[in-house]
Amino acid sequence: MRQNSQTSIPRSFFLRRTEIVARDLLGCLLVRQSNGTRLSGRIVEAEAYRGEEDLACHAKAGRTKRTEIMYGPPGFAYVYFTYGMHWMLNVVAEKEGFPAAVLIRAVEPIEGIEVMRRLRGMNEISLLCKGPGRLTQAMAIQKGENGLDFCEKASSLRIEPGVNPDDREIIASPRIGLGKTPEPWLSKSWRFCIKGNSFVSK
DNA sequence: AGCACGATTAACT
DNA sequence: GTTAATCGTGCTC
Repeated sequence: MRQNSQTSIPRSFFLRRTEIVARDLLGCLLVRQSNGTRLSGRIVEAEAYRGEEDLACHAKAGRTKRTEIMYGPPGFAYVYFTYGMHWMLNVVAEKEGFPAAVLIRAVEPIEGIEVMRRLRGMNEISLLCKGPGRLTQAMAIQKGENGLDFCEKASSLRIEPGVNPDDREIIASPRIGLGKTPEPWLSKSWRFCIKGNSFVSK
């Protein structure tokens, strides 16, 4: 496995149906360059949020200062703050003008584990990046990373090709934490994760 | 200007 | 199983 390929995934990868992008991100490497240290993790869980119609997607509010990035070209980071304390990392998908993004919910830590431990204030590897708020804390991702280009080679936030799991190893299920989002959006199986992987969130 | 709530997490009982 | 933490965003007045 080439886990130091330094090769970012091409923008065309993100220029597809959001659910497909979310599914195909499984197995890819999320890479974060922070203070000279390379932090990385294998993506094991991701969710699709697609269009103004999707009432679970922030774009349901239309174009606003916050959602503007989702209307832009694919391959850019959409990072937002929620619950007064957590940052969520997304990758913008689909063509410019159509708002959509993939929430990266969990990664299996690969490189820079000691730094992640320090950032998270804990040693337990299985909990470092198990959940969207945890992984951004472990990789020092917040407001400043909003709008970064995942496809630019020198970007401090990139996605590199990895070993994609077989279709039989992928589970699709409803998205997490949607609260009172109405049907049919509440039940859409737009969450993808690697079957039996212990780094997937609960 | 004020309000309700959130694509969550850790710490409880 | 329940709940506090904590604040930006979008909506209503």
